[in-house]
Amino acid sequence: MPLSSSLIARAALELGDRDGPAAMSMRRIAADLGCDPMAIYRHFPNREALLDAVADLALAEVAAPDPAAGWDSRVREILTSARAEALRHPGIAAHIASRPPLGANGLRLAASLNGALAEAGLSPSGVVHAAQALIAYVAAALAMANQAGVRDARWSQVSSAMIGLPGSELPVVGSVEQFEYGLRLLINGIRAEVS
Amino acid sequence: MPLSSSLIARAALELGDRDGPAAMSMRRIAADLGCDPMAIYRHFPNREALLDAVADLALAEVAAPDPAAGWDSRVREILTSARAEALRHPGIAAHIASRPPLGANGLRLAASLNGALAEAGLSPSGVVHAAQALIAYVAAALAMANQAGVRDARWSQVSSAMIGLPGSELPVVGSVEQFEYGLRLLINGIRAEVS
DNA sequence: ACCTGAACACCGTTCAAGT
DNA sequence: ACCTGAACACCGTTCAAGT
Repeated sequence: MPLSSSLIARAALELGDRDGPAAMSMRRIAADLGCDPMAIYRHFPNREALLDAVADLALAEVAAPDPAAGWDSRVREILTSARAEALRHPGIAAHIASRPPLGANGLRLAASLNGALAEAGLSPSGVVHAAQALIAYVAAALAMANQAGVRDARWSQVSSAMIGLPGSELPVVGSVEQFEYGLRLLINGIRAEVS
Repeated sequence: MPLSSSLIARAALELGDRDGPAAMSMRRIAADLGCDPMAIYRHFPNREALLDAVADLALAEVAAPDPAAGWDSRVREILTSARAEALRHPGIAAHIASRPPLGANGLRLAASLNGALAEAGLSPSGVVHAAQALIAYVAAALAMANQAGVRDARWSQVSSAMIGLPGSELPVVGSVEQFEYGLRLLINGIRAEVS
């Protein structure tokens, strides 16, 4: 079986799913494939390019939103699904967060998002601005969910000290609830923008 | 001059300002200080703890917002200033984005932000949710601004292809304008939440 | 007891040597 | 011409040896 870029990316994605982000090194991916590390460089110019491909692959199963739904629930669907898919792939989630992929799947999502925002009544440049704000927010929520184990402790301590809420009632940083709250704020904000 | 944790953090911040994030390794920081790399471990348990300290230091000069201003412009002031201060320190900006610091300065900012949000009329748990959404957004905007050189090309290509706008009129990813647009959406969203 | 630096177990990538 | 793997220039951190 000859190496190909999609075969490498696919193997790397699965390796990351199993062993986490620490496994996503050129050397370990090569070992997993049973090839020389340098063989990968025949298909990708460098590690970042490989990770970009893996990241885009991880978004392959993001569902297309119901076209009959309103623009706001379509936006919510796309972004919620993208977040969930990214979190299903722990090896590459951090990379998606730091560099939203613009491969075939990323482009499909961006087009879908732009369509919904245009339908909301935003101007063309408003669509671009709003899409970037939404993508930035999803990326950040992803980064937080990704290291939630570490951050929860820090943040609930801070929040409970400052707000006086019992820790158990605090939202988990990076939780779905927190994510959806911020998404609602942004969608409310877009609605205010066009009304 | 004996080593101390604040002396180390201060030197690391300046080194990063000069030589960028690649210079923020234990070995290079130690070389800059003229000490053994292991000497740093007598003051910080590991590299992440050192970077957390440096990150908090970078936020030292974020201005306290005018207390007479409305909650919305206070929120805007705090976050705009935090973003600007972080970007003034290229060595640590990416770390701030991935792990909003909770040292003395981070706590001061968080308290300030929470105060403004409480005044907006949010419930205690709404304050926590909204603060986290805002911090996540700033972190993401920071991450994008930080690698803007690379991303601009990717995104303007995509956006102009999909929206049909000339590339020159597109917002630069990670620009102040883009940042402020998203911030306005979130603040609009908060206003909608409490009305 | 304290401190140092050699050593360990890794990296991404270059490049010369082999086929 | 193609491919391999040794080598380069790094990492963060451990730990044994020195003072």
